[in-house]
Amino acid sequence: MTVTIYDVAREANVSMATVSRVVNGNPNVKPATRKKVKEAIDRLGYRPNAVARGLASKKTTTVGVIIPDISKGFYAELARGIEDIATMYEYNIILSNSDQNEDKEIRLLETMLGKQVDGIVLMSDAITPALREEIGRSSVPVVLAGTVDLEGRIPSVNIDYKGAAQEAVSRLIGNGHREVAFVSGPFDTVINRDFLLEGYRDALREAGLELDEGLVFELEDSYDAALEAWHATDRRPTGVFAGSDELAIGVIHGVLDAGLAVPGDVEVIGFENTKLARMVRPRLTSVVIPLYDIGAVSMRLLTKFMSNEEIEDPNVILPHRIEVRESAK
Amino acid sequence: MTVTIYDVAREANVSMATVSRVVNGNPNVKPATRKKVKEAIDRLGYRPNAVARGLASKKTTTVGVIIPDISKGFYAELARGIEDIATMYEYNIILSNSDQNEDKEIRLLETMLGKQVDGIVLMSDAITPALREEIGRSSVPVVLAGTVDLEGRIPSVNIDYKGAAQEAVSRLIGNGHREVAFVSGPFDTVINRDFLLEGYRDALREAGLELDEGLVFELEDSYDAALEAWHATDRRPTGVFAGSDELAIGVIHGVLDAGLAVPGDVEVIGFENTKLARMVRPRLTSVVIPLYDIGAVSMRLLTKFMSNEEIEDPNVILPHRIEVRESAK
DNA sequence: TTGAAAGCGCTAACAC
DNA sequence: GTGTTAGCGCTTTCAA
Repeated sequence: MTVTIYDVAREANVSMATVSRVVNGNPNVKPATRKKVKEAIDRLGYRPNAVARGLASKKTTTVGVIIPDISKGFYAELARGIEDIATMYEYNIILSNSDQNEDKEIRLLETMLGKQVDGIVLMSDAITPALREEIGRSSVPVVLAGTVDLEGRIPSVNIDYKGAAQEAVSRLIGNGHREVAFVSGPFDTVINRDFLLEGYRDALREAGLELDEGLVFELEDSYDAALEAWHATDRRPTGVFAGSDELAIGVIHGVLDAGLAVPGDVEVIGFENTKLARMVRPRLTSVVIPLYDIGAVSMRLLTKFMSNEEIEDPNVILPHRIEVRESAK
Repeated sequence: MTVTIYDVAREANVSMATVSRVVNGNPNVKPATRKKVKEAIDRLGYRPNAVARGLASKKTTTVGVIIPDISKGFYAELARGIEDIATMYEYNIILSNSDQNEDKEIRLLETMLGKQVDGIVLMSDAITPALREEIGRSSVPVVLAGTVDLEGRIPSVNIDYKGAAQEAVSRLIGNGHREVAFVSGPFDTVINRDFLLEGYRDALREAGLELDEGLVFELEDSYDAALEAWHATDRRPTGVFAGSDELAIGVIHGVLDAGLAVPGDVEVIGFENTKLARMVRPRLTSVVIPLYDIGAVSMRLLTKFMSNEEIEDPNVILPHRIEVRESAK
């Protein structure tokens, strides 16, 4: 039924070791025999069995990718970066959604290790102690992509979220706004609570402004949540820094619904710079997070670990910037 | 170093066959020995090696997923449906991007088959003869998700794209429009050329309207392309059916830029009903494609093939509908 | 209910 | 340059 290396060996009158050599591009084969073997391979339609190879060599050339939700644009973009570099280094990817569920994350790690992946890229909102411990037990390297481990012991690729938030808020303050709101996704996400919120705080402090709790909105990270929150509150900040583009757009539409103008009455800055940002009117000013690059660099970092290359710095910080469009100058 | 089934056998004073039985839930094991083995497994921290298992059993419990571009919302949503059902049936997924490149698609099929996947879900814009042949040679089942094979020989899950387009266009005509444009993505995509365009044609014919080539716009499938096309043309249709939400929103903004109103002067219907549709003003009326369900059902179909269950119909058509919002009544 | 033994298809010494 | 020979860690008859 299936053609094995042994069939090829017989067909070409060589040993299976020789066939293995030509399949793996080992130079220690006489050109003539190489040709003979290649012909036999073509004639028989032989295709190496990667599972057998994996068992014998203890390498599967596949890496695990654990992602909160591939249907979210944020993660899909990261995943694309990861996959491209994986392909470049001839790895395949086993992709699973964790839904931010710690149990599921741990279970996925387990099954991926069981499948003998050569490494793992993990995306998560928060590295809990249990998860950290599980990662520590892993027999293969693990790299975090767009994910912060507060203890900083796991290799990772990120941007300076806090600095980015601070810049955005400072920009708003610099434009003359004294009442600047922070519209955030859930604070059980490390990036929201420990970085964006802190960046917001720092910017206020730097400007000598008091933190006004009433201007901090912790919402579900969705357009509707922001829209409704704006309708529900009677606070009227003139500057808004949102923790995501979706939130920002919700705010903009809330403002417009209230008969106010953006950026005339309220300036809004988003976070992520999805393609959405260009597809709303007024166009959204937003902090650019290089998601594709974060994915790509994290995969590259993982390949270095997997082939024992030297690592300069296991915690990479990529640059960010603010793309200024119409919703805020 | 790594704990094997053999280590567990010794630890529990049984044979490896017995360990294998308890690991695989085989009922032919005395409860007492089962307990003994389980304890040994815990004590040693044994984790079955899926690669060895795959080699011995010829089943890997992983399926391949070939997708044009995971960073596109359309496909990311499909992928989520696929993955959820795969997880439900305890399969893992090897995910790769093909960029709609025939060579890459064929190469990916090859490497996935080499990795001994138990089945494959394929998404593509067009099943070319070479691709069809490669699929035919596959030793494992292949299911198309959101992808049409014009020869209809490959199992697939879709909606009635043509019927959906026809309904959308008829709706516009029914609203009194005599000049209805079709703003489409590239016609090298089967769905665009053979279904949406045909549905558009049928709707016109049904209404006794002449097809006006000048009202058919074949564009890159992007917001910018639609926006620019609208700026560039001097045609002023009062109804527009777009082949995607992005194109539809581009059209809407083009219309607004021209000082006209939506839906007052121009009515627009999109296709796909992404979350974008609710996040623009006016909100977009759009044909609902149940992407998640298409993914889920295609994976379910694949599991049936993989376990030799009976298949009622290998070509599934899921229902669609039009979600009416503000851009068209 | 349990064990012994033969592979699954390949890689990787090691010898020649 | 090429062949021989052990495994890799597991499943799966077949016997007992």
